Amino acid sequence: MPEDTAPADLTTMRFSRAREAQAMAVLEDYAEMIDDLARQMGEARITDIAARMGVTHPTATKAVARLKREGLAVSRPYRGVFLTELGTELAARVRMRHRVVVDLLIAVGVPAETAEIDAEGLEHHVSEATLRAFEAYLAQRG
Amino acid sequence: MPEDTAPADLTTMRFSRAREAQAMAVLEDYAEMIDDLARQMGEARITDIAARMGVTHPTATKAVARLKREGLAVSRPYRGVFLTELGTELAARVRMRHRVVVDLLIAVGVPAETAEIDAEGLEHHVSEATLRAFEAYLAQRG
DNA sequence: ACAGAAGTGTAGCCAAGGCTACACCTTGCA
DNA sequence: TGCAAGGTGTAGCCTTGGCTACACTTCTGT
Repeated sequence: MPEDTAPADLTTMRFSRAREAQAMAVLEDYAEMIDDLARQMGEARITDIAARMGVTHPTATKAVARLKREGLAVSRPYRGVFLTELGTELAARVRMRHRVVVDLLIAVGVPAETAEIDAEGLEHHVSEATLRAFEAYLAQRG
Repeated sequence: MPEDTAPADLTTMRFSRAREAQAMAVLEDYAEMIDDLARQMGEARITDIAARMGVTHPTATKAVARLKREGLAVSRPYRGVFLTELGTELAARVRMRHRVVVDLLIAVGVPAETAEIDAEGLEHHVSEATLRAFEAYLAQRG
């Protein structure tokens, strides 16, 4: 067995982490989207969420069901979706992280439009430690 | 309807892109892993692939089946898995991109270990344009 | 006020990527 | 050499996140 190159356990852990991050990604995206819609329109409607996410409304309904299950949102039939305090906090963290990631990409020379697009996928895999490093870099470069 | 903030179509496109990238991620990870194992041990065995990826062997078998379906790998029952030319090219691109992403993270101040962990998830969402920007940044920075 | 339009819920399908359990093939060693 | 151990295949289950089709509710405008 080749324990020669690099501890297989560490490699394994990296992949596990990436899979966990992916599981959170949908929750994060929806929470942020609902928060956006609430700010812009007073409430988040299923149809609007679906349209913005680029999915059909049953898909959005399922995602919202999961948010509710996780205690991040509440809703009543045929009424809008609202974030709980927990959900609002998550949305705030996600929004902040998104901005930092976009800013960092731009700072190292990525075109603004590309930065926005790539950040959407990237951000979910940026750990706290990396986020702090990004902030420090941006501050110092200022 | 609030078409006021930002074209909803662009937002939608960002999420679609992120979902597409995610669909490729597993293929990319397995291709690179198989390539690694082939270099280190001469061939990639299902059990070794599974162990490195941190999954059970049936999960690895399914992933390999998908690689074969996509023309990226070949295998015969009870024998190792081998990448096709296409698969090898993919693995090379993935490896190169991984290295660039890790280097960039380190360059902006992310601790090396953290950079390795985060890169595993991040890399799949780094577009060609962003990758070129990263390379340019690293080259210029020396 | 009520009918049609628009929005929402729900059922049921699919593929992917996890898992466990179990069957089968290969290999190595006593 | 033959059998136990270990590697591999396969069946079947779960969840997630897509979808379409269809039923039902709400809203709107004449």
